[in-house]
Amino acid sequence: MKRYSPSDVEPKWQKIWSGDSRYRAEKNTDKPKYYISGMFPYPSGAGMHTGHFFEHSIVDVVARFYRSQGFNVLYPMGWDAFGLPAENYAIKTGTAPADSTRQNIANFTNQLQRVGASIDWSREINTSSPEYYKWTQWVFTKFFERGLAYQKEANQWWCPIDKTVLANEQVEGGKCWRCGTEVEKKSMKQWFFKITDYADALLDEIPALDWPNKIKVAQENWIGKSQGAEIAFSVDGHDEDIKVFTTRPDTIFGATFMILAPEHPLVKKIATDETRSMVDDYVSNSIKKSEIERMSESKDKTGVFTGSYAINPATGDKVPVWVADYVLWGYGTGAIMAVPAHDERDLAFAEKYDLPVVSVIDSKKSKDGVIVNEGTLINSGQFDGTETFDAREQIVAWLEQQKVGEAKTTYKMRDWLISRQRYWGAPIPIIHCEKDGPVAVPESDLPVLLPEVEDYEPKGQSVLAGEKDWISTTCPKCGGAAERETDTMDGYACSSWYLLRYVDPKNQDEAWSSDLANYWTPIDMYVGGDHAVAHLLYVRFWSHVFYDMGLVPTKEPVKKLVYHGYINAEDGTKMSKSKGNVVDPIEIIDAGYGADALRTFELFLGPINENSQWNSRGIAGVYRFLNRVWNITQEFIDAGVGDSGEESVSLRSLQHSTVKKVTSDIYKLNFNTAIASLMEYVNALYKLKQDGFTEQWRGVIETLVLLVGPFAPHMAAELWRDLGHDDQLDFVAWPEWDDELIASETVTIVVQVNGKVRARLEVDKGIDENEAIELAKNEENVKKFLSGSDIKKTIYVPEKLINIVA
RNA sequence: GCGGAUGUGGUGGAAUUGGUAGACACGCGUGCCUUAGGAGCACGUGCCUCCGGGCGUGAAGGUUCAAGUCCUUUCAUCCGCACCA
Repeated sequence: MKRYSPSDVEPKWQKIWSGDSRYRAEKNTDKPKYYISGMFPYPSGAGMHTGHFFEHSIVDVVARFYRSQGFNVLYPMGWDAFGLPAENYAIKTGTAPADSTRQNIANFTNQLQRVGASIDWSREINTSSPEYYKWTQWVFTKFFERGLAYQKEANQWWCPIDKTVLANEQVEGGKCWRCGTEVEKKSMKQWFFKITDYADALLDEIPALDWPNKIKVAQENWIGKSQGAEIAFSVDGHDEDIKVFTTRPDTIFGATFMILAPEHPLVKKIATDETRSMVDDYVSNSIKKSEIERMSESKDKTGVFTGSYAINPATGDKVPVWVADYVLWGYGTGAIMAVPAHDERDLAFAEKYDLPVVSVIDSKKSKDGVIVNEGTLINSGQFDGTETFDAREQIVAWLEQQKVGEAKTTYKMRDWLISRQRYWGAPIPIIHCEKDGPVAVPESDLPVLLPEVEDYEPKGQSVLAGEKDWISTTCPKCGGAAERETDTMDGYACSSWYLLRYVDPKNQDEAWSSDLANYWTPIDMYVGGDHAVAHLLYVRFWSHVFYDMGLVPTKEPVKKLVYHGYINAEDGTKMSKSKGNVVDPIEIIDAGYGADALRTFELFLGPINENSQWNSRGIAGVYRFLNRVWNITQEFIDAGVGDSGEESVSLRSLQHSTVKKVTSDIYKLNFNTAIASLMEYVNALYKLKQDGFTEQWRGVIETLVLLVGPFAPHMAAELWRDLGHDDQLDFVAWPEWDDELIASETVTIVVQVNGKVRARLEVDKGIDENEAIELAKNEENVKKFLSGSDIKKTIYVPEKLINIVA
């Protein structure tokens, strides 16, 4: 009998698959389309890790499944090659980024082929190639034309190690997302994308997305919309007003002091001679303090009195103005009206500095004594007795009348800072002209090629600033001497539209044709395990803009998002090189298990959306299972069945119920249980084959091979051919099931006495209730437990359960 | 602090959504076969037990004929966000 040898079978089929065009997706109007992709990787020097393999196992199973379901499947692949990760790797190894990227891509490509991924390689893209970044730059110029790309001087996050500014989304807990260094603030003139223009649009679409809840919530929180009012407090003895933002204008009568953020420009103006030195000290201290320090001291509030007073427009009272760093300059107006009676933080501050507290809500305390800040207003002049909820509107209207306030909505989300002082990125396609200011490079002059440089180490200003020949150019508008922008774009810009480039990757004239975008988008399934906010928010933002430009058919680019967990090391901790607990998937394949076993095992470990734990023994179990599939198929082939034999009803029912279970499990992405039911199927077949093979077994075995196909495609392809088929497995329709054939003639009814199982009845289907209950009562064990007591009640669930209550 | 999730055998995990808890696999045990192997095959394996049965899904209550599943309270762990006025 032919033995199972993955090291022979797998390379053989991989060669066949890469040698023809079977996985190429063409626009084919006969079949419904299915567009699926993983998040494209940045080609690191370490090669693919278990996470990449896991992701592609998921994507490939789904791709193969939908392909055999009759869908026109697009499963593309590309490289997130521009950006910090790739550049840092190049610097570390002393290789030019272009060279290291090329090598790493070759390595990744080879490794992906070894998983057996059914990728359409004809659509391969690389964000660092001029053919690609030409269009990234084109998008930039379109954003610029629409006023969505602009420059401003501002205090920005700065990573002192990577020597570049970072977007808010790239600062994680006060540290650089790449190197973990504490970030600083630095004032620079930078380019931004105006994502805040789309805050509401992005927010509004979230509920309808078929995305994991936690990511939807994370995005909502990130956008952070809050509605309230902006109110002006005049400063006693000064011309200027302090504008505050509050979500609780109804509490304005309780505003007993005010606080300015240290960065607030009014601080210096309103400090009095007596307080000036203290205020200056405080301000310079807190600005110097790193964000980390400010965060870690979060509970201990500090501040100083400015010496000036503001007038509460509601009460007319003079209230002291303080400066304190618990008020953030970056949110709202950088100033607040403090209502200590109804805000925990303000209360803490008031208690510390002995400031007045005036309660303005007669709140009903909840049962555990916690004050609920809703109720009826008190101490609020003409608004006394109004419910807080209604008072919000009424007070804002009243303030509007007096022209001291208005309804206002704010967002936590800031504009997306996209310029980087780094080499390895798409040059920002802008020309600075003394006469015309910043001018977009015309489409006909794109791409603005990234020049080759000798020294690409970050220097604290743009690396390209040293390329004098490259910089000097002429203004596209006036033709006069002008200079190129020297910053490059954030790598996230490149990855914000790559899913669209896949639909038309070779197009020289456009970023993509609308025709193809209309056909393929939105993406049906996007699979990843990283980027809860940044990438997934940017992709949505760009897509919304493209929609407004009439370039894509839907606002939302990703219909269904699948978020997988990590595969942790055997000890339950994260795999990491430093701990030396990394499992190299290629080593597992080479150890003799093969890619089929690896894929199947990773999916069998548990639900894909949860973290799971590698188990070196577990893969042997899956390998054993694949061997059993192989062996029973070969045994069947060797047996050379001739006579028809008798049709076995139970075998037929087993076959159909397995098809049903596996099919619905794959649709639900419950791969672990799909594989478990395939194992059950095989286990049952091993028992049944002891009666000998019949002609009926052909369908039984072929079904097995087809169902195993998405998980173990190499083995399935080999077995399918061994079974005597000329056609390739990839084009064979997925097996179907018939519910009628699943149903057996008998059912098992569980008999309970007082809710405890006491007997099981094997009865004919469609048995009538009274008959079933009679049978149940006559069971020895049931009689025993009833032992003469009166039957109070009998519950009957047809063909399932009887519960006798005594 | 706020938000999201998760707690089931020695282990990873099932359970058709209120109806046989522990599928499937790992591990372990017994036997067969092979003089080899991290091989194969078969059977067993939640806990306790006086072998009648009893107890069991983080803990404690509740609803129900019936609860892993629903309600209330509570504990633990993991992951986001974090002074957002």
